[in-house]
Amino acid sequence: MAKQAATHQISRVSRPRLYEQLVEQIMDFIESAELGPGDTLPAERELAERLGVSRATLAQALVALEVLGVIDVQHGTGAVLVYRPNVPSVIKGLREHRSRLPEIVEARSTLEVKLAELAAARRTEQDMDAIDHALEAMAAEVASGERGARGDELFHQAVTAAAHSAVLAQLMTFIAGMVLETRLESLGQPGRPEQSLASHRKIADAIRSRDSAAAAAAMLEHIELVSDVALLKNS
Amino acid sequence: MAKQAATHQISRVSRPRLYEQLVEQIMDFIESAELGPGDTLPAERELAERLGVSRATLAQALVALEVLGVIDVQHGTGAVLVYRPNVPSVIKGLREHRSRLPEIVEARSTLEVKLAELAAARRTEQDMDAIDHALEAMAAEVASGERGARGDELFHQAVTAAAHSAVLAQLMTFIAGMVLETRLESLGQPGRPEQSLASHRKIADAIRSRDSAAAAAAMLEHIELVSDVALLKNS
DNA sequence: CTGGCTTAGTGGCCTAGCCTCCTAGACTCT
DNA sequence: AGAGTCTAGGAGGCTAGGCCACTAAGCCAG
Repeated sequence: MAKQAATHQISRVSRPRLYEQLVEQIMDFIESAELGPGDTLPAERELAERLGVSRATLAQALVALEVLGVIDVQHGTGAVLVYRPNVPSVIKGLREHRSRLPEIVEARSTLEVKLAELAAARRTEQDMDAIDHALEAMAAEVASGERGARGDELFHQAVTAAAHSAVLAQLMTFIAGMVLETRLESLGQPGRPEQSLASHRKIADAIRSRDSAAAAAAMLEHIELVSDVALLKNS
Repeated sequence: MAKQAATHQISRVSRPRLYEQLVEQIMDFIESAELGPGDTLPAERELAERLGVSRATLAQALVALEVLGVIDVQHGTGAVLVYRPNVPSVIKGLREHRSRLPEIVEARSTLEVKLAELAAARRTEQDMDAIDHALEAMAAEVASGERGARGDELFHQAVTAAAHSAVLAQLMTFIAGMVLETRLESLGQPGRPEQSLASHRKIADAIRSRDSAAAAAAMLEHIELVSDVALLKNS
């Protein structure tokens, strides 16, 4: 039936975990009780009872909060709030991957524009070859009616490599999974692969002529194209 | 009841928690067993026994790994490595490559400039309060002859929070440790704390007046100041 | 007042067990 | 055969209760 099956995979729907719920509840509690940095949460036993869960589960929630940097659990003393502003708002939304799309685009845009700029300045001939190779691969895919997803990914990897910044590259890797979703989705729309290929060429040309500003501009344009500008424009 | 106690910052040195140790061990295991994205960890019961801990404690470690984005625990299936290449090695790699100051500065600059820009556009009054509070804290530190490191960190955290982008915030967290080193180092030089405080004020003012471009420019200037421009220029 | 002791309260971790969920393979029906 | 259904076992989710280690505060002797 579904030839489009690939588009709807990933994203395991709902995996309700008690500790996640507890994290939210505890955050709400912190806010409503107007607890500030240095204050301590109620004792585990009491908190567990009040929330209607076992200590073991509460312990998981506390670990999560600790990893998130919200609290600092001290043996014999209790869980004290870490001195840091506005953490709750930062953490919210980490849960639902769905609603993160705009932010993902944002992060991707930030990183890739910088990468394109650096690539123009630092590329070697080998880097250029890799970029051209990716372009050819994508052109071949598009010509045969495919979405060109593989060539697309290759291209961005080649540009990332050409920027010669291990740290930025690692950050890209970090959000790679999320970016992939965005990319596949937009490439699926008719006409998009051709447009995308064209803007790839524009980026490549700017990098070829070592024009940092043009490369950055072209990349920005490209990302806005494939990401549905509406998502970015509302801010 | 100690009025001065607050300034001293507590910082309990050693708080050995079993789950933290387990996180390390599991990461090592993933690497040594050459597990990749999609592979699943051994069953909880087996893993617990092999590591010599109870399931409850192991569960805490798994929660931590999940929050860190390394694994995805699925009910009935197991803990599968997240679809994202080399997360363990990415994290490790970043820890080891601390010597790459220029690249770190580069990454920080990229992210924080964007964050400042977004903060100017999206800040709430609460965000602004947090930023101002951080400025005051830093001013107090500097006035008393300290480096102002805590206020500095607070400030950047407040700006990050004001940008309201969980994904970018996550990326900042990712490189936070390295950034901290950079920052502390430069703040140690005479005269720097005052300069740094001044440029913080400039950033804050731009954010206050919702001027994205000015905020971005001020942040860029600030980072170049505290990072010793020479580090950037040589490339 | 000082220092040591006691004690109550807190988190750390464990054992044991039952529940729900997922999946592969056996077992049907066509 | 092929396709749908059922089922057993293994996986994680969570609970209950218990013991130990640590911390802080109060007490008591010096």
